[in-house]
Amino acid sequence: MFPYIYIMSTGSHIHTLSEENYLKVIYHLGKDAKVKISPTAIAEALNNNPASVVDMLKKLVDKKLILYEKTKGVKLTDKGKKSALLIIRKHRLWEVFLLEKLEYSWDEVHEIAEQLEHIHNPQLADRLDKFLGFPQYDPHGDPIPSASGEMADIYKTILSEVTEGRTCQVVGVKDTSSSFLQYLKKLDIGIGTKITLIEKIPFDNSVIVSVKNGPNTTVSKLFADSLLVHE
Amino acid sequence: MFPYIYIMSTGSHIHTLSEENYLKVIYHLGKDAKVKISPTAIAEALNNNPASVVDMLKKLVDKKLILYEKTKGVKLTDKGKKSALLIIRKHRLWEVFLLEKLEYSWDEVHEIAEQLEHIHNPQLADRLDKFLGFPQYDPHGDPIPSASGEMADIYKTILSEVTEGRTCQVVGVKDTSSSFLQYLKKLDIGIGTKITLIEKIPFDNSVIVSVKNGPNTTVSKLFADSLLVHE
DNA sequence: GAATATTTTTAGTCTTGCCTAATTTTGTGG
DNA sequence: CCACAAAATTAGGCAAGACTAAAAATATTC
Ligand SMILES: [Mn+2]
Ligand SMILES: [Mn+2]
Ligand SMILES: [Mn+2]
Ligand SMILES: [Mn+2]
Repeated sequence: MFPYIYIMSTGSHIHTLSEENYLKVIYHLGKDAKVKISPTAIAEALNNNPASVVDMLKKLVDKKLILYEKTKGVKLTDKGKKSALLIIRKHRLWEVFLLEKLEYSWDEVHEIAEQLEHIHNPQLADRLDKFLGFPQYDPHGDPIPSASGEMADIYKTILSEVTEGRTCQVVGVKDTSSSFLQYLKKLDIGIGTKITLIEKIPFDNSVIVSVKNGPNTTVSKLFADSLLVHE
Repeated sequence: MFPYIYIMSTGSHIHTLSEENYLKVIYHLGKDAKVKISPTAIAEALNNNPASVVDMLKKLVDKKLILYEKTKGVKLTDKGKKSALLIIRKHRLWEVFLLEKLEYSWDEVHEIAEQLEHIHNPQLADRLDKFLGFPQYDPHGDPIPSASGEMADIYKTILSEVTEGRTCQVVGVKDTSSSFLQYLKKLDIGIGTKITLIEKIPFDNSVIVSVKNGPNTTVSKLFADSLLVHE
């Protein structure tokens, strides 16, 4: 009556919730730098035990999702990387959904997306993507991988670093306090909003901007330091 | 880094995925009739084994979600019923979302909602409800429980049973074939669409209707038998 | 290069949720 | 009430995914 039936589309395999979380963590650790991805590092990220990690690494090797050579550390196979990117894609798309459609705030969306990223359906990510208007960045300014698994580099900086005269696009926030978020709402600034940096005032480092090509507004240095943008 | 942290709101407890599926099945079995809800019946609904069911029933009794007296069968406590209704509420709201916003068809939504119903967040159901415009019925014509756990009775009938001159509202479909669904789309009929039954033609039982108070259209008996409505 | 510190791996358990097989309880027809 | 069938329960196990403690392998340091 209520069995879970998954129809596998070509090449797409279903992994357990736990496996998916490992793949995602391994992907993120690999992005950071060329640091060796060790059981200890993974355990730290997953908030569990190195011994548990070793157990799971064996399973992931068997399933050809990772390569693991002792002393060389862990590396995702193409298959593993593809799976990881789909999970990240779903995570970030759901975050946009929660923020834009369900009016959650920037700091609430992550925890719920942590659950939603594990919903399986062949068309789900693409339909959600379309419904949201193909957003490029999630509410924290991180790029959303494309359907084919490509992910834009992160060029985000803070508003105060933008060159005078240039227009940038809001990709996220550094501060998630409700006072900041409310101020953003008041200024009609959200993800994707275009802001032109008119002038920087040397006296107190405040910044004159134009939101959506509207009238000039002055914002504080604190404000300009808290807004993540993409030139 | 990626732990699941749930903030429990007053009185709301988090159950495991398995527990939730048991609660939902027990609720549905209890609705049907005053048949005794036995381990065997539950096992059949969950497509598992009576011995497994007995194990779980003990846990549910411990957690005060059900009452279980041998020979009398299983009954949800108020706490258990409340949890079951929230799961059903989420299930049906997500089905509406998938149909209306992500353009899934009537027969695809159930399987995905089976997963989505288990996403936990104190405000999620209510925000989704608001976003969807407080729908009263899911795509299969079943009523959506309110935030407080009340659920309308099902008064749905087929369009062909509606009295001449009366207006009804579409609550679901009996046929989920794509040919039927495409025809519905062509006629601009969806969930909640108001249809007035103008006249029944005795010759071939076809029916003249007005969709959204628009011009009269004639539909076949087969069509009128396949559309679930609520007078 | 030996001694020590750190990391990784193994070994042995635990819990959850399921299973099969065996046993007990309950229900029914005569 | 007795015999038999059906349903419920118990007993014993298994796989996944976690844990602790101990052993083995690597890295560091003097
Ligand atoms: Mn996130
Ligand atoms: Mn996750
Ligand atoms: Mn359903
Ligand atoms: Mn379910």
